[in-house]
Amino acid sequence: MRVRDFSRPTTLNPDRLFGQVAQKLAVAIITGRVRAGEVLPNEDDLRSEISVSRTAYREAVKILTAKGLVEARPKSGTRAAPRERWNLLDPDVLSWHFEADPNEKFIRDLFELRRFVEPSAARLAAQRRTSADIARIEAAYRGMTEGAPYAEATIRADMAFHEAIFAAAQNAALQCLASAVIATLQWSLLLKTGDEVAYVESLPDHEHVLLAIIDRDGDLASARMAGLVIDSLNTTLASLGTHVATEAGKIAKIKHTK
Amino acid sequence: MRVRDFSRPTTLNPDRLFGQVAQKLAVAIITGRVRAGEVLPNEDDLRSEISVSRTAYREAVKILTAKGLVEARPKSGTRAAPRERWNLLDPDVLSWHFEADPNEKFIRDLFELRRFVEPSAARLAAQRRTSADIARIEAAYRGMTEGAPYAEATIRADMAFHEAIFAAAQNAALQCLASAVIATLQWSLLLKTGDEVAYVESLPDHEHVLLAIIDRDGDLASARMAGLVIDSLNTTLASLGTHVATEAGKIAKIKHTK
DNA sequence: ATCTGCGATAAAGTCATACGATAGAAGCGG
DNA sequence: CCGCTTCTATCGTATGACTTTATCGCAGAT
Repeated sequence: MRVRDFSRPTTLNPDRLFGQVAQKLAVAIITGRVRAGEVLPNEDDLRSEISVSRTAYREAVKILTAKGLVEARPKSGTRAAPRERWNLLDPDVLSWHFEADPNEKFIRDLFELRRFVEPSAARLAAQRRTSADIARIEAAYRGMTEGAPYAEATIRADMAFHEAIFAAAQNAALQCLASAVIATLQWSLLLKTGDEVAYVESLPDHEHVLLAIIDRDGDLASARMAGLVIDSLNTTLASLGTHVATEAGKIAKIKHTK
Repeated sequence: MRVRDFSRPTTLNPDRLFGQVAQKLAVAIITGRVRAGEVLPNEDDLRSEISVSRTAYREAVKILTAKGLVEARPKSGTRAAPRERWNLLDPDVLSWHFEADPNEKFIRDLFELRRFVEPSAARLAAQRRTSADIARIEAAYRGMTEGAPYAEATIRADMAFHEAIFAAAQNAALQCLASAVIATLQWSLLLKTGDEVAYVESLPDHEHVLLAIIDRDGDLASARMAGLVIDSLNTTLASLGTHVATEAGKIAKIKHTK
């Protein structure tokens, strides 16, 4: 009997030493504290923050290299890479963005991606879904309706809903984007916390998507999903505007409760 | 004056020891020689193939961990991860797929992704392009027309054409998919080598996309790009069928001339 | 004075070794 | 047959030494 490990969405082990160092460096790069210049905090950080051995530090750097955040050249040093090289859609890189400030432009970009990708995924799901897929999507939807609007279980159900649709699309490449979509979704849900009206109003939209998929109506599923994403973007931007306008610190607090 | 390094598409340095080990392990996992079970070839590989130290081996494993190919649990061992966890859109992971057999389903999946993403990118490019973007796309197109059909320079120009369109879309998240699209494109071009008719016929289609972007006509650019991708998929599948039908070894040979 | 080339040098890369921690297996006793 | 203890394999971390690579600067040649 295989036990699925839902408790660890990212592959990177955060309670391991190299993971902490990797995250620390990553956040420093993403926030822009370290530019595309040389990574200075290496030796400094080693001595000041936590004294880690070269082993742990190097493994952290290897992880960042693999995700495109840094480039190590033998003589010239280990530099932070320009943003174009980052694997922005990597789950870990996205989660590190959570730690940094939520950049509005980037949120817009992610939603734009959702807007292009999710309707297509819904269309494929409608065309290819099995009964098992339906059961999974339905279960997620039920989870969304049962819990309190922004309770942890409800948020999980929302994410599961979208993920299940990606899974039903039967496309491995597309599936990789699911993690990015989920992260975007989680982000927006955390920002929107409190706006119960928006959440409740989105429930029928979710159900309509589900029904279209059950009916194997690709066009309809696509259109309805597109509407869902656009609505989500609008309410998210509204919440973001509020947050930014009123008190920037609030966002940091929300992140903390994650 | 900055020198752009075109010779290294992947961030992972392949002439470094850890890079070689990483690639060797990655290919073993991707081809399926190592299943989702425990990674056995570690110590074996260490002794037989090339005797590398634990340092190099561990750093290779860290890279694979970062890309989702393996999961290292503190004491139970380092296992190959199930395919759902792989970051299939990571440039390195894609390039490792090149080394393995070209799986037809996966090629279809990638083309499907292109079909969803590239028209959208073309639309955004049409809406947001600057004159610099136009110059870049135009230069790439010229490069496609000037060289011989499947010459290296021509293939590069083709890839540059599509990449420039992504860049013009001004969306960082979307931009990350460019590498995946480029890899798919390169793959298909290598498969199609010899089919000069298909290439020449695709030139006007490329020009039409360019013109629509110049005209800032998003709908048209999107539609034309969609047509382009579909045509490309069809000719690629045709070539693939031929290759598979006649001689499988040919593909390996083509890959070698890369 | 500019260019060429070679050596000094700094940083990453590699190796060997050691120790700690613990999950999982093996062995032991009830 | 079951539960406890012990044992071992394997990952994580630390340390020191050596190798490789590429940059920089100086010296010599053109």
